[in-house]
Amino acid sequence: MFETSFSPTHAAAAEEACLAARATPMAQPRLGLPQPVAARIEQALELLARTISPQRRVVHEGDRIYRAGERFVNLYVINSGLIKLINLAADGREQVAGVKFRGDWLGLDGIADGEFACDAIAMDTGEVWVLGYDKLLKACAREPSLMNLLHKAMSRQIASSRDSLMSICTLPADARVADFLRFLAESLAERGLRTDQILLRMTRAEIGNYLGMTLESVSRALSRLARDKVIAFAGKGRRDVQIPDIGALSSFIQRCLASA
Amino acid sequence: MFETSFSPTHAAAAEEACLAARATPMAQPRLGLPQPVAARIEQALELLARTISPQRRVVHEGDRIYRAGERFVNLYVINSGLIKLINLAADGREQVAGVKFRGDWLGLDGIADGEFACDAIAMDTGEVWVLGYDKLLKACAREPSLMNLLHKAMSRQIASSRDSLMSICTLPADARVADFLRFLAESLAERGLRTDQILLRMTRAEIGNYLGMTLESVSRALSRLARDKVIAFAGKGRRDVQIPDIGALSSFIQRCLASA
DNA sequence: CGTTCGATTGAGGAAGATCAATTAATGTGG
DNA sequence: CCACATTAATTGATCTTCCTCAATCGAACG
Repeated sequence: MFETSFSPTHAAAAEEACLAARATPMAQPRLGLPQPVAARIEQALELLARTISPQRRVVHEGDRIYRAGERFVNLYVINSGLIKLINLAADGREQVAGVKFRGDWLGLDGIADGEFACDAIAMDTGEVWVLGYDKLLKACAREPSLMNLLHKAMSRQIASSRDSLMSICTLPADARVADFLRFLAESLAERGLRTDQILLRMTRAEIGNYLGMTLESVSRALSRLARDKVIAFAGKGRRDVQIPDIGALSSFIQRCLASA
Repeated sequence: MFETSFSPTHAAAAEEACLAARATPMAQPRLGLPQPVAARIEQALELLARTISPQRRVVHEGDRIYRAGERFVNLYVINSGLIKLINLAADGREQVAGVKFRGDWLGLDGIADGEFACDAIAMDTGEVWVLGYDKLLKACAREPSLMNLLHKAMSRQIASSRDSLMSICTLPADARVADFLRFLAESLAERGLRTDQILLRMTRAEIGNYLGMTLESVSRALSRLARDKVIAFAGKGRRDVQIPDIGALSSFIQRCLASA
């Protein structure tokens, strides 16, 4: 139970773990839910741009948007790219605590204590919008819909981290990996990106760390998923994953639960 | 960089798993941190009482403050008693997702989608304050410190659920149980309650569900903790736990990590 | 072209789950 | 208040899952 695994909070992990081909903007609704979520994200970004014209910051793979312990001044909203959160314990343990996508907020954990609780690291080239917290609050006072946006973002993070916890606590290893892929694919679909082929931007070790298992267990789970034709590997490396049918991932998870 | 470790979230688990003897109000600082946290909680409740004189609702063991799927209208703040949160998955899996204490907010997960994502159940007789969300927002507009309170409450939940995830993902079973007790004792200490003897208000099955292990594993972990004199059982049942030294729990956890 | 890093796969072992039996505590009805 | 039923907890014996260790392979990089 302790490995270099990475366990996904589906909502959060999906959003960040994988980076779909950034090309392929907004085709058709592919899942069933993409439309409303996509619209929500677009409206949110549009509102932010209009009401507080935030500073834009381009980030590259490996850049730290902020670090644990750093003084909290700004919140961040992802416009593009994938960001992972790394949580540090006092005794040195560290864990990937989430993956974030376009439209997600970063740094909300810093409000309480005035300093950030984890590192936020770009997995990709992308752009984050920098929102001074004070300035944001002033804007919220003028524009209630902005306040509503902020509250919903926080609320969503609270709810989705509970879902992650439940996946990790109640699913066997294979199902956790499948659920992680499902989360990833769903997050991408919600943002109008293609989900039939996605590029994992995390190593097996990171995925395992996130999911509470070893890298070997992640590898074996992926091999089994491929053997069962639930996923397929594209390209040469084993980082391009094809997911012909997201529903098949859910079936796989249920099969794992049933056989236990 | 990432290892296969998984660590439990101390903060969240402690808040709910155990119930200290409610008698023994506010003696002395016992840990080192209680004072500031206790003061923060008192000030928060005082501010709420003064600015929006919330409706007060007495709850008894087993009462549901709200249920998953119910329409979100109110937020709740615990004045006394212990509340557990139960998360439900679509396929029927359920999990204890948290334990909440005096000063904690409930229902924040409902803001995003307009309905609650889990059940909140009293483990104890207690009192919750009911805050109409709309009314609260209006009061926040008049009183910025109230808004600050709300934001910090949400932020704290985000940060502490990450810590919980880490505990569960990076600690072996025995250490998870120890960490849970530590969380519990610390939460009680922060609220000025005695921590040398606490009454668990959850069954072994509930604790195990919360920590991602079986009830037998919880039982064995507690037995080992007692054999190592880190805890002791008082009274007849095995639900009264004495914790002479909270530091010994941390040492125990480190010992578990070292031996692996 | 060799080095390095990530991934895969196998073999063996350990942590924890499962199954099962026993004991203790709580509650019920007589 | 006592038999009885019920639920919770403990403990042991086994079995499964997953971790650990190790070897191999492929890709990427200098």
